[in-house]
Amino acid sequence: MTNLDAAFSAMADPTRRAILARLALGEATVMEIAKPFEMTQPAISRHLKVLEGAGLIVRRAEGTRRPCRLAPEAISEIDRWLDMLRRALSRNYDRLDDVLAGMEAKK
Amino acid sequence: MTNLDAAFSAMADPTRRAILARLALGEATVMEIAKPFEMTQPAISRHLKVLEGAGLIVRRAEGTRRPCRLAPEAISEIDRWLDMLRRALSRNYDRLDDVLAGMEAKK
DNA sequence: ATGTTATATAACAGACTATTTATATAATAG
DNA sequence: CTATTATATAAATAGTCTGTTATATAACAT
Repeated sequence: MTNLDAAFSAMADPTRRAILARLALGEATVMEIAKPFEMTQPAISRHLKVLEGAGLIVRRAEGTRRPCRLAPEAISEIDRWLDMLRRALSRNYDRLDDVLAGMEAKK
Repeated sequence: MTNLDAAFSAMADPTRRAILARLALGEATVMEIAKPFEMTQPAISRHLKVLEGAGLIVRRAEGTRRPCRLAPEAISEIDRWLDMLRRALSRNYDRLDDVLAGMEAKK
């Protein structure tokens, strides 16, 4: 599994995106993260493991707590990939622009 | 399933990302897309269906062919979501900058 | 009409995922 | 030391994905 596989498939789950959104507000412990969800703690622990495995979050140990935060480099590889698509799309768009410009010119 | 669910999970598969990369070079028919893969045509057809369902590609009918291309609005929702994370990460980064600046100042 | 090409669909097997309950570990509080 | 709190792991289950083969449909060429 590449990092991209892991990162995209981690983000494909709404619970995990909600966790990321929560962490966007700042560090939180497993219990703090779990509270708003109608789901058991082990389920959340697993989601966190997936997010960590995908390099989207990092965790430190603080006594018995395990606070999580967004990983600094989280979305850089995803960004690079999406840039490729973005560029392709804007090339297509430019081409369309040319076509439209051509049509204008002919009028 | 939200669009984000569909889009991220579509992108989580390396075959599908390869298809998107191929389409970034321009429109292609199902057979053209399938050729480089060691996989049967029905498998590719399914991947295309997933990509279409996620709004990442569009198809038109041209006789018996079904040419595919990247959808113009493909990554906009994904972009909006990632922007949220990006902003959160850069806020954290700024905060770290402040901390480091503070440490400098004290010296 | 018939054979061929391009694509889609169906049925199935195997792998993977998300969740639950039950239990383990490990730090802390009393 | 014991009870409690925070978190992780395991086993079981249900559901979902990916791929295969076999088959259908639909346009095209002859």
